[in-house]
Amino acid sequence: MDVNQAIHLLKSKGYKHTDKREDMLNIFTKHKGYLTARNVLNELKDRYNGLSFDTIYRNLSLFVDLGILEETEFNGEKHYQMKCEDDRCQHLICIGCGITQNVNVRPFEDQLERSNDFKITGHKFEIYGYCSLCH
Amino acid sequence: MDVNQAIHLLKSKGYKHTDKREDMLNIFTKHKGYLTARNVLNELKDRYNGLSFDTIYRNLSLFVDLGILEETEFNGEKHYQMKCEDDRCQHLICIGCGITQNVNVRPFEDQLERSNDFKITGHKFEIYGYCSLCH
DNA sequence: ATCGATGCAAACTCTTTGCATAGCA
DNA sequence: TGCTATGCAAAGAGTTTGCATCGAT
Repeated sequence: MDVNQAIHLLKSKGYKHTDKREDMLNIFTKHKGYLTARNVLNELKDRYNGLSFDTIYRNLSLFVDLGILEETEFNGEKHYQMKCEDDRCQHLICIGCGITQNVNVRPFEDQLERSNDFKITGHKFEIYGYCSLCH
Repeated sequence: MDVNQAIHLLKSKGYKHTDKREDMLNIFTKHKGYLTARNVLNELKDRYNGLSFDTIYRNLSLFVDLGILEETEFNGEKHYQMKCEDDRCQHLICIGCGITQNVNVRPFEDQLERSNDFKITGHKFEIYGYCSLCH
Protein backbone atom coordinates (compact mmCIF):
# COMPACT_ATOMS: atom_id res chain seq x y z
CA MET A 1 0.00 0.00 0.00
CA ASP A 2 1.34 3.44 -0.87
CA VAL A 3 0.64 6.73 0.88
CA ASN A 4 -2.17 7.76 -1.43
CA GLN A 5 -3.96 4.48 -0.99
CA ALA A 6 -3.59 4.75 2.75
CA ILE A 7 -4.93 8.29 2.83
CA HIS A 8 -7.84 7.26 0.65
CA LEU A 9 -8.57 4.42 3.04
CA LEU A 10 -8.47 6.82 5.98
CA LYS A 11 -10.95 9.15 4.33
CA SER A 12 -13.25 6.34 3.29
CA LYS A 13 -13.51 5.34 6.94
CA GLY A 14 -14.30 8.87 8.10
CA TYR A 15 -10.82 9.72 9.34
CA LYS A 16 -9.23 12.95 8.32
CA HIS A 17 -6.23 13.73 6.20
CA THR A 18 -3.74 15.64 8.32
CA ASP A 19 -0.18 16.66 7.60
CA LYS A 20 1.09 14.62 10.51
CA ARG A 21 -0.61 11.48 9.29
CA GLU A 22 0.70 11.98 5.79
CA ASP A 23 4.20 12.56 7.11
CA MET A 24 4.01 9.46 9.26
CA LEU A 25 2.94 7.41 6.28
CA ASN A 26 5.73 8.87 4.19
CA ILE A 27 8.26 7.89 6.81
CA PHE A 28 7.09 4.31 6.70
CA THR A 29 7.05 4.08 2.93
CA LYS A 30 10.57 5.45 2.77
CA HIS A 31 11.96 3.20 5.47
CA LYS A 32 12.19 -0.46 4.64
CA GLY A 33 12.07 -1.92 8.11
CA TYR A 34 10.55 -1.58 11.54
CA LEU A 35 10.29 1.72 13.40
CA THR A 36 9.24 2.43 16.95
CA ALA A 37 7.01 5.28 18.11
CA ARG A 38 10.15 7.02 19.28
CA ASN A 39 11.77 6.67 15.86
CA VAL A 40 8.75 8.30 14.27
CA LEU A 41 8.70 11.10 16.80
CA ASN A 42 12.39 11.77 16.25
CA GLU A 43 11.84 12.03 12.51
CA LEU A 44 9.02 14.53 12.93
CA LYS A 45 9.86 16.54 16.00
CA ASP A 46 11.83 19.18 14.09
CA ARG A 47 8.97 19.76 11.67
CA TYR A 48 6.29 19.90 14.34
CA ASN A 49 7.20 21.70 17.50
CA GLY A 50 5.52 20.08 20.47
CA LEU A 51 4.43 16.97 18.60
CA SER A 52 3.38 14.51 21.26
CA PHE A 53 3.74 10.81 21.70
CA ASP A 54 -0.02 10.59 22.09
CA THR A 55 -0.57 11.54 18.50
CA ILE A 56 2.08 9.13 17.29
CA TYR A 57 0.67 6.28 19.32
CA ARG A 58 -2.90 7.01 18.37
CA ASN A 59 -2.08 7.12 14.70
CA LEU A 60 0.12 4.04 14.79
CA SER A 61 -2.67 2.18 16.46
CA LEU A 62 -5.19 3.49 13.94
CA PHE A 63 -2.97 2.49 11.03
CA VAL A 64 -2.68 -1.01 12.42
CA ASP A 65 -6.44 -1.25 12.86
CA LEU A 66 -6.93 -0.18 9.25
CA GLY A 67 -4.39 -2.69 7.99
CA ILE A 68 -1.93 -0.07 6.82
CA LEU A 69 0.84 -0.99 9.23
CA GLU A 70 1.81 -4.21 10.89
CA GLU A 71 3.05 -4.40 14.45
CA THR A 72 5.47 -6.59 16.30
CA GLU A 73 7.07 -6.48 19.72
CA PHE A 74 10.69 -6.98 20.59
CA ASN A 75 13.24 -5.37 22.89
CA GLY A 76 10.34 -4.27 25.06
CA GLU A 77 8.93 -1.98 22.38
CA LYS A 78 6.33 -2.13 19.71
CA HIS A 79 7.70 -1.85 16.19
CA TYR A 80 5.81 -0.94 13.05
CA GLN A 81 6.28 -1.13 9.32
CA MET A 82 4.10 -0.99 6.22
CA LYS A 83 2.02 -4.11 5.98
CA CYS A 84 3.02 -6.62 3.34
CA GLU A 85 0.60 -7.18 0.50
CA ASP A 86 1.09 -10.90 0.98
CA ASP A 87 -0.31 -11.80 4.38
CA ARG A 88 2.10 -14.70 4.49
CA CYS A 89 5.14 -12.50 4.10
CA GLN A 90 7.73 -12.93 6.79
CA HIS A 91 10.75 -11.01 7.90
CA LEU A 92 14.41 -11.11 8.56
CA ILE A 93 15.07 -8.27 10.98
CA CYS A 94 18.51 -6.74 11.27
CA ILE A 95 19.13 -5.96 14.92
CA GLY A 96 21.79 -3.51 13.81
CA CYS A 97 19.67 -1.15 11.73
CA GLY A 98 16.14 -2.56 11.90
CA ILE A 99 16.02 -3.22 8.18
CA THR A 100 13.83 -6.13 7.20
CA GLN A 101 14.03 -8.56 4.33
CA ASN A 102 11.05 -10.59 3.32
CA VAL A 103 11.14 -14.33 2.95
CA ASN A 104 8.50 -16.73 1.75
CA VAL A 105 7.34 -19.45 4.09
CA ARG A 106 4.03 -20.04 2.43
CA PRO A 107 4.81 -23.62 1.46
CA PHE A 108 5.76 -24.31 5.05
CA GLU A 109 2.54 -22.89 6.43
CA ASP A 110 0.42 -24.59 3.83
CA GLN A 111 1.89 -27.90 4.82
CA LEU A 112 1.39 -27.07 8.48
CA GLU A 113 -2.25 -26.21 8.05
CA ARG A 114 -2.90 -29.45 6.24
CA SER A 115 -1.12 -31.63 8.76
CA ASN A 116 -2.04 -30.03 12.08
CA ASP A 117 -5.23 -29.60 13.97
CA PHE A 118 -4.47 -25.96 14.61
CA LYS A 119 -6.41 -22.98 13.31
CA ILE A 120 -3.94 -20.26 12.38
CA THR A 121 -5.06 -16.72 13.20
CA GLY A 122 -1.73 -14.93 13.12
CA HIS A 123 1.96 -15.49 13.14
CA LYS A 124 5.30 -14.00 13.91
CA PHE A 125 8.14 -15.41 11.92
CA GLU A 126 11.09 -13.17 12.43
CA ILE A 127 14.73 -14.00 12.15
CA TYR A 128 17.03 -11.60 13.94
CA GLY A 129 20.60 -11.03 12.96
CA TYR A 130 22.82 -8.72 10.96
CA CYS A 131 22.19 -7.73 7.38
CA SER A 132 25.01 -7.57 4.89
CA LEU A 133 25.74 -3.92 5.67
CA CYS A 134 25.76 -4.24 9.45
CA HIS A 135 27.51 -7.57 9.33
CA MET B 1 16.05 -29.59 30.81
CA ASP B 2 14.29 -30.88 33.92
CA VAL B 3 14.10 -29.26 37.35
CA ASN B 4 17.03 -31.17 38.78
CA GLN B 5 19.27 -30.25 35.89
CA ALA B 6 18.23 -26.62 36.22
CA ILE B 7 18.92 -26.56 39.94
CA HIS B 8 22.28 -28.20 39.37
CA LEU B 9 23.09 -25.54 36.80
CA LEU B 10 22.09 -22.81 39.23
CA LYS B 11 24.37 -24.23 41.93
CA SER B 12 27.26 -24.70 39.54
CA LYS B 13 27.08 -20.99 38.73
CA GLY B 14 27.05 -19.95 42.38
CA TYR B 15 23.31 -19.34 42.66
CA LYS B 16 21.39 -20.81 45.51
CA HIS B 17 18.69 -23.42 45.66
CA THR B 18 15.61 -21.85 47.15
CA ASP B 19 12.08 -23.17 47.51
CA LYS B 20 10.74 -20.36 45.37
CA ARG B 21 13.11 -21.09 42.53
CA GLU B 22 12.34 -24.77 42.68
CA ASP B 23 8.62 -24.07 42.66
CA MET B 24 8.98 -21.71 39.71
CA LEU B 25 10.87 -24.35 37.78
CA ASN B 26 8.25 -26.94 38.64
CA ILE B 27 5.53 -24.70 37.32
CA PHE B 28 7.31 -24.39 34.01
CA THR B 29 8.02 -28.10 33.65
CA LYS B 30 4.38 -28.92 34.35
CA HIS B 31 2.99 -26.31 31.97
CA LYS B 32 3.54 -26.94 28.30
CA GLY B 33 3.31 -23.39 27.03
CA TYR B 34 4.16 -19.81 27.76
CA LEU B 35 3.53 -18.13 31.11
CA THR B 36 3.86 -14.50 32.12
CA ALA B 37 5.33 -13.20 35.36
CA ARG B 38 1.78 -12.64 36.55
CA ASN B 39 0.84 -16.24 35.79
CA VAL B 40 3.75 -17.45 37.88
CA LEU B 41 2.91 -15.11 40.73
CA ASN B 42 -0.70 -16.28 40.71
CA GLU B 43 0.41 -19.90 40.93
CA LEU B 44 2.63 -19.20 43.92
CA LYS B 45 0.96 -16.42 45.85
CA ASP B 46 -1.08 -18.79 48.02
CA ARG B 47 1.97 -20.76 49.01
CA TYR B 48 4.12 -17.72 49.73
CA ASN B 49 2.41 -14.86 51.44
CA GLY B 50 3.84 -11.58 50.27
CA LEU B 51 5.74 -13.05 47.35
CA SER B 52 6.74 -10.11 45.22
CA PHE B 53 6.95 -9.49 41.53
CA ASP B 54 10.58 -8.51 41.99
CA THR B 55 11.53 -12.02 42.92
CA ILE B 56 9.58 -13.48 40.02
CA TYR B 57 11.11 -11.07 37.53
CA ARG B 58 14.61 -11.49 38.88
CA ASN B 59 14.39 -15.24 38.71
CA LEU B 60 12.77 -15.31 35.29
CA SER B 61 15.54 -13.10 34.01
CA LEU B 62 18.17 -15.28 35.68
CA PHE B 63 16.66 -18.42 34.20
CA VAL B 64 16.76 -16.88 30.74
CA ASP B 65 20.39 -15.86 31.21
CA LEU B 66 21.27 -19.39 32.23
CA GLY B 67 19.45 -20.86 29.25
CA ILE B 68 16.81 -22.59 31.34
CA LEU B 69 13.87 -20.58 30.03
CA GLU B 70 13.22 -18.88 26.74
CA GLU B 71 11.45 -15.58 26.46
CA THR B 72 9.16 -13.99 23.92
CA GLU B 73 7.02 -10.87 23.85
CA PHE B 74 3.46 -10.56 22.71
CA ASN B 75 0.31 -8.83 23.93
CA GLY B 76 2.55 -6.30 25.63
CA GLU B 77 4.00 -8.83 28.03
CA LYS B 78 7.01 -11.06 28.25
CA HIS B 79 6.21 -14.75 28.16
CA TYR B 80 8.40 -17.61 29.30
CA GLN B 81 8.61 -21.35 28.90
CA MET B 82 11.22 -24.06 29.32
CA LYS B 83 13.81 -23.75 26.63
CA CYS B 84 13.75 -26.34 23.87
CA GLU B 85 16.68 -28.71 23.67
CA ASP B 86 16.81 -28.03 19.95
CA ASP B 87 17.80 -24.41 19.46
CA ARG B 88 15.95 -24.43 16.18
CA CYS B 89 12.68 -25.49 17.75
CA GLN B 90 9.76 -23.26 16.93
CA HIS B 91 6.29 -22.83 18.30
CA LEU B 92 2.66 -22.80 17.55
CA ILE B 93 1.07 -20.74 20.30
CA CYS B 94 -2.58 -21.15 21.16
CA ILE B 95 -3.99 -17.74 21.94
CA GLY B 96 -6.79 -19.47 23.78
CA CYS B 97 -4.80 -21.30 26.45
CA GLY B 98 -1.15 -20.41 25.76
CA ILE B 99 -0.24 -24.00 24.99
CA THR B 100 2.58 -24.38 22.50
CA GLN B 101 3.34 -27.05 19.96
CA ASN B 102 6.77 -27.39 18.46
CA VAL B 103 7.41 -27.49 14.75
CA ASN B 104 10.60 -28.04 12.85
CA VAL B 105 11.77 -25.35 10.48
CA ARG B 106 15.38 -26.36 10.45
CA PRO B 107 15.44 -27.20 6.74
CA PHE B 108 14.00 -23.79 6.04
CA GLU B 109 16.61 -21.98 8.10
CA ASP B 110 19.44 -24.04 6.73
CA GLN B 111 18.41 -23.09 3.25
CA LEU B 112 18.08 -19.47 4.29
CA GLU B 113 21.53 -19.32 5.80
CA ARG B 114 23.07 -20.72 2.67
CA SER B 115 21.24 -18.44 0.28
CA ASN B 116 21.19 -15.13 2.15
CA ASP B 117 23.84 -12.73 3.22
CA PHE B 118 22.38 -12.49 6.66
CA LYS B 119 23.99 -13.61 9.89
CA ILE B 120 21.32 -15.18 12.08
CA THR B 121 21.62 -14.43 15.80
CA GLY B 122 18.11 -15.22 16.94
CA HIS B 123 14.64 -15.82 15.71
CA LYS B 124 11.01 -15.78 16.59
CA PHE B 125 8.86 -18.12 14.60
CA GLU B 126 5.53 -18.29 16.27
CA ILE B 127 2.21 -19.14 14.77
CA TYR B 128 -0.76 -17.95 16.77
CA GLY B 129 -4.14 -19.58 16.61
CA TYR B 130 -6.33 -22.09 18.39
CA CYS B 131 -5.24 -25.57 19.33
CA SER B 132 -7.55 -28.52 18.88
CA LEU B 133 -9.05 -28.14 22.35
CA CYS B 134 -9.69 -24.41 22.18
CA HIS B 135 -10.78 -24.61 18.59
C1' DA C 1 -20.77 24.24 12.27
C1' DT C 2 -19.57 19.63 13.10
C1' DC C 3 -16.88 16.14 14.41
C1' DG C 4 -12.42 14.17 14.31
C1' DA C 5 -7.35 15.30 15.62
C1' DT C 6 -4.17 17.00 18.77
C1' DG C 7 -1.66 18.44 23.08
C1' DC C 8 -1.43 18.26 27.78
C1' DA C 9 -1.49 15.90 31.78
C1' DA C 10 -2.21 12.10 34.21
C1' DA C 11 -2.68 7.39 34.78
C1' DC C 12 -1.66 2.61 33.82
C1' DT C 13 0.96 -1.63 32.99
C1' DC C 14 4.92 -4.08 32.90
C1' DT C 15 9.50 -4.19 34.35
C1' DT C 16 13.76 -2.83 36.73
C1' DT C 17 16.65 -1.13 40.56
C1' DG C 18 18.56 0.45 45.36
C1' DC C 19 18.70 -0.79 49.75
C1' DA C 20 18.03 -3.15 54.04
C1' DT C 21 16.91 -7.62 55.83
C1' DA C 22 16.34 -12.60 55.65
C1' DG C 23 18.20 -16.90 54.60
C1' DC C 24 21.09 -20.51 52.32
C1' DA C 25 25.83 -22.77 52.34
C1' DT D 1 30.23 -15.90 58.61
C1' DG D 2 29.82 -14.49 53.87
C1' DC D 3 27.35 -13.80 50.13
C1' DT D 4 23.04 -14.50 47.68
C1' DA D 5 17.89 -14.06 47.74
C1' DT D 6 14.06 -11.56 48.94
C1' DG D 7 10.71 -7.77 50.06
C1' DC D 8 9.77 -3.15 50.05
C1' DA D 9 9.59 0.95 47.88
C1' DA D 10 10.48 3.70 44.30
C1' DA D 11 11.61 4.64 39.80
C1' DG D 12 11.60 3.90 34.84
C1' DA D 13 9.96 2.95 30.26
C1' DG D 14 6.50 2.36 27.06
C1' DT D 15 1.80 3.03 26.28
C1' DT D 16 -3.00 4.57 26.93
C1' DT D 17 -6.78 7.71 28.20
C1' DG D 18 -9.80 11.99 29.66
C1' DC D 19 -10.54 16.37 28.54
C1' DA D 20 -10.29 20.82 26.53
C1' DT D 21 -8.89 22.99 22.35
C1' DC D 22 -7.49 23.04 17.56
C1' DG D 23 -8.38 22.14 12.91
C1' DA D 24 -10.17 19.69 8.67
C1' DT D 25 -14.36 19.23 5.82
